[in-house]
Amino acid sequence: MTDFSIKEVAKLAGVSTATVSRAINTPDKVSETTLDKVQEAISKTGYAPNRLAQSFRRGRTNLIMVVLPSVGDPFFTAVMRGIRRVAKDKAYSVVIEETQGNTMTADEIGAMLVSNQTDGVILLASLSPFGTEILSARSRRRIPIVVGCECITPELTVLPSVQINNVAAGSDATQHLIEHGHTHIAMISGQPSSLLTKDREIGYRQAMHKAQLPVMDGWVVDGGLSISGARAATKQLLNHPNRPSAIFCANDEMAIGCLDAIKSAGLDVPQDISVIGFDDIRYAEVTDPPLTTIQQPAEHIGERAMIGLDRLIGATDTSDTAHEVLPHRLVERQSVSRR
Amino acid sequence: MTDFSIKEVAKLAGVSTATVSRAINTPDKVSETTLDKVQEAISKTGYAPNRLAQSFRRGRTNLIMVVLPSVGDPFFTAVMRGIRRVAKDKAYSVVIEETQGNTMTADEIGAMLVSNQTDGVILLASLSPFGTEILSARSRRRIPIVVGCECITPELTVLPSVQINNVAAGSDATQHLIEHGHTHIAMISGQPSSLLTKDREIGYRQAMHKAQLPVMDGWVVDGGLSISGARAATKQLLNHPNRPSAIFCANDEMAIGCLDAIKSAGLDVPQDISVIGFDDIRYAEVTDPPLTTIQQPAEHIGERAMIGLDRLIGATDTSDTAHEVLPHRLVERQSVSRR
DNA sequence: CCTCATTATGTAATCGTTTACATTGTAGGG
DNA sequence: CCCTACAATGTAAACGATTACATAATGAGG
Repeated sequence: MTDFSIKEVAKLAGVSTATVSRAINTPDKVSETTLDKVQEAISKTGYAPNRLAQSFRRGRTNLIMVVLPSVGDPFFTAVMRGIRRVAKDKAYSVVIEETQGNTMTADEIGAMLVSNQTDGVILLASLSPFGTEILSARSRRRIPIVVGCECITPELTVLPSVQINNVAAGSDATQHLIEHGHTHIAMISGQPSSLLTKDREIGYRQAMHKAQLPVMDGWVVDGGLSISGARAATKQLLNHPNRPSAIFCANDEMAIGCLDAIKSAGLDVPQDISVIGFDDIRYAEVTDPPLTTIQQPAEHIGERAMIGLDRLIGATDTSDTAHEVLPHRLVERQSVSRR
Repeated sequence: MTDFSIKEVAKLAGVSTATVSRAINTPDKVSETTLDKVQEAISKTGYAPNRLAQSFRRGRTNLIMVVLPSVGDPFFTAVMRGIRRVAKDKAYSVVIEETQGNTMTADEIGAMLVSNQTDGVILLASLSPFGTEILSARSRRRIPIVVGCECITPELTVLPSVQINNVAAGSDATQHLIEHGHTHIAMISGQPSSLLTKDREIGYRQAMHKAQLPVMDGWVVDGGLSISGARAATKQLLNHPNRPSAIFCANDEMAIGCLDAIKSAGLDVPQDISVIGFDDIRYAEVTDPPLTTIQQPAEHIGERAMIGLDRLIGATDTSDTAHEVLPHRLVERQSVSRR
């Protein structure tokens, strides 16, 4: 009925609280007989240690925070799966904070970090404007932070990270279109604040440049990382005086909107327009047509990030700044055709 | 650099720790002048209260847990958005636990609940086998629990809940197909453990019965709540000696797999086979063809559940057992045709 | 039988905040 | 000018677990 504390258990077992604590945490330091008594008292009371007290005393919550743009995006869902797998293994719980939709201000993030509710943080979102805030918070409390998927700002390369090479991947996607004979290639990118799509955009421009193809004005449009945003962006591209014959979308979510807008305009993919996406979310193989895209090892990114964070939490110095780069790969389906 | 505690601040401000605490939590009980002194000391040190200590002392974490099958499902993502909105408003953080993929055992759930790391729980998943476990945990620690989307077991109607009427909704979906002249109507359901899909199945059977239509052996198949599972299920249905002309999928995720399998078989939706889904996830309008489906007020469910939970947490008695039923509605797109 | 090492247990301090209670100071009413 | 009420502050006891240190008990070696 009521809550039991270690004291009640101790009294019931006829030992001190210290012994109960030891029986639970370091059983080998307790004699067989007392262990039995304590065990019995525990099961009789249904006692469970008060985690709040434990956390307080030990200075650890076994809680980590992950900051990401939107949990709705299947790509992040996949990353989260990787994070969770190792988190569970190492007995962490995970709290998620979303940045999209203005839900967190710089102050709030800083406050959360500083007030050490969590043992560490995995950043999967662009926080460029908050860069300094975060770093100062980190230095104040020595908060373990790992960056995944996105280098926050150039200054923040101080933080260890796990990601693919977005520039190279963007270049690969573009290259694939070029190899299929396309010369009029447009791109639907993300908001300027989304650094990782900007990196992909750089890769796109590099590939175009290398192939001596022009990037016309109005060929790079902001799709806002959403289906509806990409739909609007696609409409713009279709009305462009130099209409592209291929579109590189900075993520699959936007590619879905792009496919939809092209079909709505009465055009065919890939006959009239080729589309290539990015991420290889699980819906990519069931779009119409199935989407050619760049596959990121999403779960693996999550796993590595969490492993790195755990190491950081365990370590005494948090000055590790390893940058892990995982491989990406192009998966060909049916949304790109030869021109 | 180092961490400051309330003591340092107190010393710097020349007051007692009690006054500092009051200055922070109940400023109106502190004189202007001391308030200023404390403020200055705080900003000078960069002091932030230790949340662990606060939680411990106040017996509250301002953390809630939500248990759901899979964060990947866009429907739950939408529910989560609603939960988050009000959680943020009321200053809770949210930790998510997934049940799919065998990640949590009954013991683990019970342990988590009992060890009061969180102030309360929103259950969005079937936990039928764990019903008693949860209830006993709840009674031991008086853990506030709200059920959303799914009545766990009949016994658990003790808990307050927020959901739609799944039986009626399943019936409505089926009715819609019947009204379009279909008589051979099959259903792709979820695992037996998924009670909410079972409710929808009951609704389906009721509607068929009411229209005096037979439900042939093999017309109700388990799609495992996944795209791939639904693909396999659909193949079975297509090979059925009495091939259905319409399929009711217990959720949109499975409807996506179903559409894909039908197209792979060289058939057309809705010419050859009509498909209706359930949930109205955000991809439902960009499938090929756009999916007719039952819309659940997902965000609203989340909001109401979180509001209810907050009230429960604030309340002294947790015996509230209100059952809220929110409205669903059929949204017609293009995956159902007249027969 | 004594001594010393070793093991098992108890005692009590500690973590950082909050808060009941005690104390001091101040103002207003008589 | 005294008394009372109230506001502002301080003192110190919680909260529940962990753990350094002290103590007691046991066994081995001489």
